[in-house]
Amino acid sequence: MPELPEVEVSRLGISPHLVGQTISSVVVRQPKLRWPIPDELKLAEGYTIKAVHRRAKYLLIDIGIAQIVLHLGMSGKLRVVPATLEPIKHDHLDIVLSSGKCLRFNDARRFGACLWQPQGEVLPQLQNLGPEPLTEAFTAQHLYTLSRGRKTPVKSFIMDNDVVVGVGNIYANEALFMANIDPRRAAGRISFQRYQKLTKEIKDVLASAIQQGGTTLKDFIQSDGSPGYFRQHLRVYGRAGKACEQCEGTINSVVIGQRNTFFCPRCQR
DNA sequence: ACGTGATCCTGGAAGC
DNA sequence: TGCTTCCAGGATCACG
Repeated sequence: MPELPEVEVSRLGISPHLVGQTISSVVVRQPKLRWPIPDELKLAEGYTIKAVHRRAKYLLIDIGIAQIVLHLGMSGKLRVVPATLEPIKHDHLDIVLSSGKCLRFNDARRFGACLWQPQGEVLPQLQNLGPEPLTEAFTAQHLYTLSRGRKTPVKSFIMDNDVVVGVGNIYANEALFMANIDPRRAAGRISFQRYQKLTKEIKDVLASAIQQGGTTLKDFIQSDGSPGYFRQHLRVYGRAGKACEQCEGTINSVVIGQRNTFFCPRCQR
């Protein structure tokens, strides 16, 4: 699924079409997503969209009385299309706007979600989230302190949303390569200095991926339908057996926490 | 508190 | 060509 950069690219793409628009109707074709789409979503009709925010990989459409919370799961896509456009397979939800367009949510695997967060409430999914990686709240000190005593592999550690949000499999691999850290290394046995490097690389890789419109591996699209262009910048992800770009070595792959993991055993220790 | 593994669902690719 | 198996960018839950 989209990781933080892809969600942010989606937000930037849809936001200009949404903000200031009134929601004329909500069309649910398939309520069975990761969680059922709540009936309260209908209450959105008649309200005006104030802003579109992002927290972790969740998009928050603020309509004053509540926020419509969207998660793209692994295969979710958002497009802004004419409301009259014939829906295709897996077009589960439309938020129809006064402009005559609609925000259309398509999600083949249905790991995505649409939730309703009333003003002043915080959904369980949005509680206990770690800091945003692209803010000053995300520091080496944070990673260092939280990791003391932890035996979990550093890759699993930085993919844990309680630690820091938005770092998924692709960018975890890439950031660890850039920081020269072996993804299998116990999180609690990494020095403060190395966490400084890792923190910087996480920020850099995420910011750079956003600039490139995200990473399209198979099917991620920006809200205008174009792919992301970060794929060509991937140094290790998906490159098992290929030459490392930094040394004479070969990229290896192992499974960590049930996720495919790529690294250069010579560059990463 | 921590670490591991199963699980939700579909489609595309790879293997036979 | 057609059938089967495997794999995928996420996140929660149950269990030891």
